[in-house]
Amino acid sequence: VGLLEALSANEQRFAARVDIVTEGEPPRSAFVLTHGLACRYRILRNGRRQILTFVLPGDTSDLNGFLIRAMDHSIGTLTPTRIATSQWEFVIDIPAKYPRLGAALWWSALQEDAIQRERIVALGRRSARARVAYILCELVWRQKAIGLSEDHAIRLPLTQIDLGDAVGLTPVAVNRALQEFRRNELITLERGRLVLLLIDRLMEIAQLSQDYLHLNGAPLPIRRYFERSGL
Amino acid sequence: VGLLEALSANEQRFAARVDIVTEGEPPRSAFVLTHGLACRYRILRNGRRQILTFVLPGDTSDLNGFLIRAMDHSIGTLTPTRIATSQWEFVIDIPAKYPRLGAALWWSALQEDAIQRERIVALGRRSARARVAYILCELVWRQKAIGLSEDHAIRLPLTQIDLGDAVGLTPVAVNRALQEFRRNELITLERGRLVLLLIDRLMEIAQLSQDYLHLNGAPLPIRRYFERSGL
DNA sequence: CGAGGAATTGAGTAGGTTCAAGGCCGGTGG
DNA sequence: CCACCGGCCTTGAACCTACTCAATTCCTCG
Repeated sequence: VGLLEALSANEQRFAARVDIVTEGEPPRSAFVLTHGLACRYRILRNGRRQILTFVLPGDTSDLNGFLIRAMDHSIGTLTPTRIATSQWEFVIDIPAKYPRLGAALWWSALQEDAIQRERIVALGRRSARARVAYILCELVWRQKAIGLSEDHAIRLPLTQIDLGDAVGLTPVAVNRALQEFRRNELITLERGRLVLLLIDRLMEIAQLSQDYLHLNGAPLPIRRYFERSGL
Repeated sequence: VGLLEALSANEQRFAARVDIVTEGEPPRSAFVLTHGLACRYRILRNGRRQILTFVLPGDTSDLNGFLIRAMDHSIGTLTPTRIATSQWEFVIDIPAKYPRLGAALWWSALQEDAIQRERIVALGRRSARARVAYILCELVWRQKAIGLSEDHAIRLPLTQIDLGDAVGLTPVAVNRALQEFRRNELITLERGRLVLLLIDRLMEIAQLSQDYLHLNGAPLPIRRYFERSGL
């Protein structure tokens, strides 16, 4: 639609385990992640890390960065990643010029909010097992939503350390939870491939409601808007 | 500005400890909280509660509710509260018709995001003491930002249960942290009045950075937009 | 084939939960 | 005006989950 060319023109590539944006610096531009996997995270003084959210293809970032002086967290890649950057002047006009895309972005922001709320609940009130089950469900769910997975199998290029940093656990606790899930044949996880064998059971453990991401009634995922023109 | 009359016209009052919006139901309308204190929360199956965020005067809610089928959390009052409701059709036009107010809302959304991130970090990686120190700082900070407090003293109409539900602790753990702060003369807290005696020390315990809410360089708080016309 | 990070497992510890009891305070009704 | 009542605060003690420390094995990559 013209928009998409503008975006894909400015595509940047990043290696795995590299920072896209660094805490303390002013954000450089808005972007959409088009390929790969990244995460927003923060490093604490004692060296510990907390992963705030995962950034999947189709997710946008810093759309409103022009309002901010300095990032309060970093964004780093987990796998080789591509992003399409775009000027803020451009972003600001989106709702007016491309109402459908604007609505999709609006929606997307809503969904991210919902994810963050769920994370708060998980970290605040759930056991280690529940947290691990939860994060696995989230990842699978989101990948399915953007068409990166049929059935309930996904690529999981995360270490147990990463998973722990996402849900506030040590790798040891994550490992024990995973082992338990394997023993009970709830999941399979080998060489970066995760399969949820008994999702219902896992969601019960995670105490997730069926529709926690408001996925029902969602407009087309943003990614589709790009795919349509072959990006 | 015309806008404000429209809003204040629809003011609703709520008693303390009452739900404004209930999980599972579709949101009714957008609103701004004008007086009082509320919180977004969720009740889990085991009966536990997690408070997601506190809603202070000037905070908005459900601006985009028209996109959602059912709320994934409730909003309840903590003190007697007043809200100014408004139709979504109206909200949608704000950025176009009232750009300055639109910018303020945009900003406000950013800030809420920052608060949520901070919460995630606190719940994921910090000790009980740090979490309690953190939530006290947040509350004081935010009240100061909207002009509800000079110095570092605020009204704190929350029980220790509420505080615990906000930071994922039991009331017992909250109590012990508070006692310790009192012993060390970091705070004073009696009959709903909280005073932070040594903020620097508390922020250090909470591991908060000086500028965690991006309060530097913020445009006028939203509340000011209302106050200007005497709401 | 060697090296380094990740996964796995065990043992001991600690921070927070759970359970429980007593005191305080504010609100209500007589 | 005062007594009663219920919820909150406070504190102690036992328990438990997840952390810490550590050693071994496994994978993957160069």
